[in-house]
Amino acid sequence: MVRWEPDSRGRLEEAALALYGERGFDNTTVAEIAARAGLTERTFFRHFADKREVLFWGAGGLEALMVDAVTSAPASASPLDAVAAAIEAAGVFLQDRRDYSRQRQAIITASPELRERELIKLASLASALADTLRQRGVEEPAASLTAEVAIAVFKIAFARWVEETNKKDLPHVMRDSLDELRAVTALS
Amino acid sequence: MVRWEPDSRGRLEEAALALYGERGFDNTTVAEIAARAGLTERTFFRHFADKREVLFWGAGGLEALMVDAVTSAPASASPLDAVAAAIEAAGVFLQDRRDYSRQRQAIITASPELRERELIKLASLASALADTLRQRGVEEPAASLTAEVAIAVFKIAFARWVEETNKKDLPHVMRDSLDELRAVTALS
DNA sequence: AGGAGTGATGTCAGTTGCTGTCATCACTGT
DNA sequence: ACAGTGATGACAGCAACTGACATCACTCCT
Repeated sequence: MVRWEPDSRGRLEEAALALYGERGFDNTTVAEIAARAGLTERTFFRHFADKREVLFWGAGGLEALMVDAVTSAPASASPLDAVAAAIEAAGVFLQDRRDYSRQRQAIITASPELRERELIKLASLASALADTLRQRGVEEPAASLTAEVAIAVFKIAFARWVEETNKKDLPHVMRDSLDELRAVTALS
Repeated sequence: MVRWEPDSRGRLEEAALALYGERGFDNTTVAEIAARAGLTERTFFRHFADKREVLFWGAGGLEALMVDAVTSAPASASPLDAVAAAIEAAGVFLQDRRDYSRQRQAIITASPELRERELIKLASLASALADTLRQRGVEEPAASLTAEVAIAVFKIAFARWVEETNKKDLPHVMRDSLDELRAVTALS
């Protein structure tokens, strides 16, 4: 007889996503999430640092993907081209998880606390991209600026893709947004 | 005999800044802040929505300043020029409050929770700037992109100014960062 | 085979952020 | 004088989060 069902972390993630979606983040207690996953509140906090983190645990994969894209961009590519590759890769990744991404984003958008957490995750992503650019020999402040700009394009393209159902696919929106950025910042 | 000392909100702000600086955000309780201000915990939460907000209450002034700068930019100015004026105005404003800005920033940087709050304030600022640009006739997504880019420049310039004591003044760093941004995003 | 860990979980008590509700009472206007 | 009014206090309570200790299927070593 097995002592515990496997994958308690995954069960907690599922339970949290369902409950946050049904009743909202504020109206869901950690005890309820744990009960739905067949666990206790204390165990929830062993897997996730806090009530919000359960929604962001998978974000590490996206960060790795984008960092890899920058690392493997050709040496001849400009910093902006390198992060463009990262944005493109993220677009493909999220397009493949369209329904999940939209469901999760609806939950986050509905809660200021979750939006805060999302923003700090994006800031950490920007920081990782800046580090990677620096390893490619990009100096400061160009590295940080390029990384922040990449995140800005990512954010705006993602927001547009989420709100407009069934139009262009995400990589396409990402490219359009990047072009728009170049136009907006062009020397006048 | 007056029933209460005046300016309880200001006293709470002062007490919080001092205690967060001395013992750190995490090691300070709201009850301690209130006691130092000669008030009760309950009164603290009547003035500030939560324990973090006490550090950000003054931020509305900066937002108004920057929005005004965009509004009053000449009609002929490009979107990027308009937000450049906003950044410049913010630089002057913060340069005048150098010591306070640095003390406050040290506290924020030391606490992930406070960094989250700072990021959502900056996001709200970006949103306000985007609205203002739209009122000038700038279309989406150019308005949002320009606003986000402005915040990116602001963040990076401010960070550099805070960490390097006694070098260039903030408006100068702001201008340099904006120039660097233009270089980085220039069509290749 | 058996005994000593090991690690994921449960239990429980405690702190703290935050909220709702009602009482207090100097001040204000009539 | 007298009825508000508004900022504050007092108090009870919920929920997020933490530390300490117990449990016990599983694993590894001899």
